[in-house]
Order: sequence, then structure tokens, then C-alpha cells
Amino acid sequence: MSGDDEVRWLAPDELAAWMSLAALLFKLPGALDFQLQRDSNLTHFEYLVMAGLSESPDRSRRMSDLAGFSNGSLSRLSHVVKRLEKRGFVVRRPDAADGRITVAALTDDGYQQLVAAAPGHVAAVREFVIDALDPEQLDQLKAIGDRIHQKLDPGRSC
Amino acid sequence: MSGDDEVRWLAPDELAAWMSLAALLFKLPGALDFQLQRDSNLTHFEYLVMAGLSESPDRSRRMSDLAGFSNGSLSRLSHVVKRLEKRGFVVRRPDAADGRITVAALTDDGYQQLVAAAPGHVAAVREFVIDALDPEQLDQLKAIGDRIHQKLDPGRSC
DNA sequence: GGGCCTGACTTGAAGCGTCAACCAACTCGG
DNA sequence: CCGAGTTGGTTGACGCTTCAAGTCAGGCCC
Repeated sequence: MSGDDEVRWLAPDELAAWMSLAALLFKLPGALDFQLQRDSNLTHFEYLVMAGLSESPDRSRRMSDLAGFSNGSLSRLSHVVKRLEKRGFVVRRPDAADGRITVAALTDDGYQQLVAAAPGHVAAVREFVIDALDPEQLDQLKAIGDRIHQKLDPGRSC
Repeated sequence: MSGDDEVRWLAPDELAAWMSLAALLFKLPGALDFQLQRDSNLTHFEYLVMAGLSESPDRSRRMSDLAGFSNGSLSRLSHVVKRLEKRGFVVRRPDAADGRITVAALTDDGYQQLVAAAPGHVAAVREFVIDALDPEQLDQLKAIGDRIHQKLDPGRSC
């Protein structure tokens, strides 16, 4: 990994692009979290988890599946689901067929919460991202994101 | 804020672009942090702080200035600088002219640490972002980032 | 069909970030 | 000058994430 001491530093335009992305990485999550927290008392991650449940058959899904969907570790998910369960938004039960598996399910309360939170969240995404860009840039953004993903996660290229 | 109940949901291509960006927001910081932590035992934020100091005259800078540069709250910076000070990488002292101001300065040890960490970090940024994109996309990325910033932070539009 | 390994979570402790309160140093009107 | 208000920074408590260890159910091999 450290064979030669020749470092390819960033050229000015490379640096500018990187700084722009880096600042995004810092600020966007905060802005999105802030809106959800203020209006619906939910974390972005909690929202994602509940959204993941809501769009699954029976509004339920096994933990590791959900962890993959929400881009989080299983441990993190376990803590979060425990908190959501305490608030009455989800329930957990072992799978009938395989006792190792836990499936989490959205309660009616949780579904209500999600339905109430969704419009505000979508509006925030629109305001900060979608409506800030023209359609051409939207395409470019998707292409750029996909490229970076391939580098980050060469495993599941599909 | 909730005048009409008509929500403009995301169209499929909008959703795709957003999901692509969202996944980036989750994974890129982790990947970058992981590399720095593993190879240099530094957080991305700590790295940014030290980099900010290193490129300032006298390798020193006042706290609030540094906080702005590193996209973090003053409180966060205060905690981080205290930890860095405990490790011997920076020192703090009150400003001679205005006693309210604290200036942080990089020590020689801190500078060594930064110099040792920089190549690996730059290599990671290159691998995951810069080299994943072609020059055209790099320009597009900068333009997209700038647009979103304007929405996030309409205040300092220059 | 008992021991052993693997897989799917869960838990507890430790570290980091945020928020709200706090303190100290300047400024400025009177 | 002197006291109110402002600015710059620090601190402590609390919540969330991570990491390492633990639990418990299935599969497998003899």
C-alpha cells in the first residue's frame, strides 16, 4: 500500500470538486435530520427503518434485511428498533420457521407516524436537492453516485 | 408550512437520483473515517482541524474561524481540540490583544502526524471519488454541490 | 443424537456530538 | 469609569453509534 513515496496530490479543480462534496457530506445529513426531528421527532435513520418496513409485505421484515436496506449495522438497528418498540411504533417477534431470525413489524401507530412524517421529509428533500437542480443535473447526480458506489462497494455490482 | 395537503411525491427518476445521493451520504463518510482511523488513528474531523491549522500563517488560528472552516459547531471543536491537546498535537492560548479569543496552534508533533496521514487520506479520496469520475463529471459534481449549498445555506452567498 | 461450529441477533460499555447553561472578557452609553 | 449587554469560548449531561462480547437456535459430522 505504501510502495513509493510519490503522492498524487489533488489538482485545484479536483480539490474544488472534493471540497464541494465534502461540505455536502457534512451539512446535508444535518439539515435533513433537523427537519425530521423538529416536525416529527424522528431521526433520519428511524424514518428510513420505518419506511423500509412500510413498503414490505405485511409491513414486516427481518432485521438483517432491514439493516442492509437502511445502510446501517445490525447492532445499530437493534438499538434503534428497541427504542422504536418502546415508543410503540414497531413490534418484534421471532420467526416461526427459524428461531434465530427476528422480524420487526410496523404497528398501526408507527404507520400513522410515518404517514404524518413523510410529506415534510419529501418536501425537505425536494427543497434541498431535487428542486435545486435541473433535470440534466439530476441525471448527472445519479450517474456520479453510481460510479462512486461501485468503488465503495465493489461487491454487489449486480 | 402545512397549508395544502397536496404532496408532490418524487418521480421515479427523482427518487433514483435521491437514493443514490442518500446512500453516498451514509457510506462515504464511513469509508473515509475508516481509512484515517485505521492508518493514522485520526477522525476525519480531527484531520480537517489539523489541516486547517497547518495551512494558516503560524500554523495557528482562532477557534471560531476554525469551526467555520471545518463545518462544525464551536462546541464540537472545543471538545475535539481539548482531546487533540491532550494527545500533544495542538496547544491553546488566549489571544494577546483580545482575551476572549482562543487561538489553537499545531505543534511539531501534530504537524508530523498530519504529514504522515495526508498521503493515505488523499489516496482514499482519489480512489473513492476523483478517480471514479471522469473530468466532465468532476465539473458537474462541483456545480451540483454548489447549487445544493445555496439552498442549504442561503446566507453566505458570497 | 451429542458435541461443535456457524449464523442471527442482543447487550453493555466506551466514545463522540449536541444542547443548554455557564463564565470571562470586551464595548459602549451615560 | 461603571454597569448592562454582547461576544467568544468552555463545560456537563444526555443520547446515539460503535465495538466487543455474549446468547441462543440450526446444521453438520461422526
